[in-house]
Amino acid sequence: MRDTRAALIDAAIATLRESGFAAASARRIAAEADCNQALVFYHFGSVSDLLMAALEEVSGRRMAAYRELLDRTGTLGELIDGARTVFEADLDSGNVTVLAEMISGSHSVPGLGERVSVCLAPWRSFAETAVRDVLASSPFGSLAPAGEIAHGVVAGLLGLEMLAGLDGDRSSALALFDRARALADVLDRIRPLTGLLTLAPPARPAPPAPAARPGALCRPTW
Amino acid sequence: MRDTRAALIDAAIATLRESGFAAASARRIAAEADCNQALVFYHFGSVSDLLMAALEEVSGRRMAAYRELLDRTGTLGELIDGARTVFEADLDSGNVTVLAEMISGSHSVPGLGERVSVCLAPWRSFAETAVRDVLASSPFGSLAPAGEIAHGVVAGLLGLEMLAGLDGDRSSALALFDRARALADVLDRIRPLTGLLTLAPPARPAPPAPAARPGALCRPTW
DNA sequence: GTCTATAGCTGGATAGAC
DNA sequence: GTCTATCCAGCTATAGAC
Repeated sequence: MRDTRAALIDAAIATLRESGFAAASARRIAAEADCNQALVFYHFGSVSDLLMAALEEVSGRRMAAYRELLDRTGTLGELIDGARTVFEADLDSGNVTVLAEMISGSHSVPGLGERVSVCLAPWRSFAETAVRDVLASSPFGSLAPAGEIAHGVVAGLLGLEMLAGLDGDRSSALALFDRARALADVLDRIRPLTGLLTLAPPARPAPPAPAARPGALCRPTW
Repeated sequence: MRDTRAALIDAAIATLRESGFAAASARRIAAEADCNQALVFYHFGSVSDLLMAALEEVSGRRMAAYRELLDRTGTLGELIDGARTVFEADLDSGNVTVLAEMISGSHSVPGLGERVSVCLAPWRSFAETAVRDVLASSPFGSLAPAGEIAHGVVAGLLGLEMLAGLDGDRSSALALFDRARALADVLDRIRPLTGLLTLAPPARPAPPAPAARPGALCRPTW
């Protein structure tokens, strides 16, 4: 029955979100889904496979929702507003908690890391598209390739959500979004200065530089 | 014996780093430390308490190493170089992996979240000090309070390290640091334009704004 | 497709010898 | 402080009735 599969996936998502990877056992998930423990293995083969299915489901839900947002981002400021909306919605729904649990949980199950990594690709390419759109219509396109910035955006959202999930305080993160919004408004206003902002592209700029005590910065003792 | 305590803490760190929270059982840690499983409970009372001791140990090691770095950060560029050094050293040592495992693992153990949160405070205040030093000697001090930026820095490092740990690719993150370094060099050069960059401080700037379809951005359907 | 029952294992935690 | 031995709970996974 298709209902049972779906119920198990929903229960897996709920369990990952509320109790974490370490507590996401077949028994606990089945209880959450009000069905028998053996059905986990009948429908998915193993607990890990069920958890991966849950992650893919979450990934799909996010993609659908994000694509709506993508249509609306024109300026840098709008992109940041979009990111803020995404951030809050993800916190409410627990989607990123599920991702974070799977990322760190994948250290405990051989081979799971690669599968999670594959599942993350659409999120990155979504962010990349959004960033590229904004860069194209702004004078800051030369700052960095969209792929690099997108990696930073995904990492930043992940980190912010983990911290917010830890102590329940989302205001620190929201304040950052508001600052970024204000900064973006300024940047959108100083386009004429573009020439100043063309940077030499890749490659490490210089050796560790201000070597007062040479080598001291290179290999710390921890 | 003090040696056993230390050995167990080291083994707990190694286990968290290599096999994750879900696999960090008393038996496995004791095996890693070449000692008896019952000693975990004799010395620490419970597995969670041992894991917390491990996190505190890691936290302490990082503080010591970071404080050295702090003495050397003067300009924005130097701060970013410092962050880059920290990032690589943490990846090599696995320190942030331990933190990430404990953050997500804390969802599985009642009360653990608060303890991890407390343990995170020094990291944030370290970042805040570093940021404040740089802001004070730059024209961008008015962009945002150091505490807000520090929160973003900690979140960014956490997210970047989780992604790097997932697929073993640290080059995406390093490229970002190099971009940031180049940007910082430019910013250090355009101090005269300071006036342009004074922003209205707190408070959300405006309602969701470009409401082509009003309300569509506010409550996505996932 | 769903259930019960169970094998076989690993987990946290304790008691008690040394 | 360290070890052995042990209790019992919970886990994955499978076999087999329905």
